[in-house]
Amino acid sequence: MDSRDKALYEAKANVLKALAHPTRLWIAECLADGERCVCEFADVIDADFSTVSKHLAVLKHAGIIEDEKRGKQVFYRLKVPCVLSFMHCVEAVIASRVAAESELLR
Amino acid sequence: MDSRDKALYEAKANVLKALAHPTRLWIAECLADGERCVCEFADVIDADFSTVSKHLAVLKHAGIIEDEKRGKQVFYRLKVPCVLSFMHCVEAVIASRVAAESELLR
DNA sequence: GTAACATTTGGTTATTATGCCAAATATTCA
DNA sequence: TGAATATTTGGCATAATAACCAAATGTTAC
Repeated sequence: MDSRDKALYEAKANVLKALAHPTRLWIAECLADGERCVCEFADVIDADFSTVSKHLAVLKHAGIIEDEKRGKQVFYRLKVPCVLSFMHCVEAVIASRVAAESELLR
Repeated sequence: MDSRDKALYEAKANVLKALAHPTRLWIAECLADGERCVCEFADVIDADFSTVSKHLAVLKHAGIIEDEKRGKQVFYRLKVPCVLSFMHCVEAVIASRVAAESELLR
């Protein structure tokens, strides 16, 4: 593996890392339905505003979402919607794990 | 968001987290071509055997890969191959980021 | 049984991520 | 201008990860 490959795997892993947090994943899925104002998140997410803001920054820095300021509010939307296309597969992983566990308990 | 939803987002994030490391992502993509012996990884990955082993354990624990011992060797294979189906999208995220950056430099 | 081999596990340390608080910034409206 | 609102930033404490080394485990061959 040369250094170019290495850099590519690091870049890909970083995109995944941005999504690999419950709150950020929720945000991303939420944005799949359309853009949202930051204020709309804070109500649902049980965390400080600053925490939510930092999660948004991580997703933005990864290139997954983009923001637009309109008046006092900031709206976010998915920049690359396909990032969620594989979630049904992630759910399949979980389902397979659950199935294996219940098999053990049988 | 109730506690059941919360648990689901945590579970999904954990699957992503398992993939969100350059070495583990490389391993997963490598296994997409078919099963591999641990010994085959160690040659390519520039890291201690124990490090590789721990990465494999993370992927296994997440339910993404499974192992089988045959003789002295242990073989791993993808348990849920679709986990890599979205990698072209992750690459799209990177491409979009690169495009934006080169736009800035224009 | 002992040696050799393949892999995993335990322990330690360094790095990174997370979440809260307080303070800063930007925007609107009076 | 000054108050009110919306969001971000900086700082700090704590928790989670990652990598290495050494030691343990399991397997085959002598």
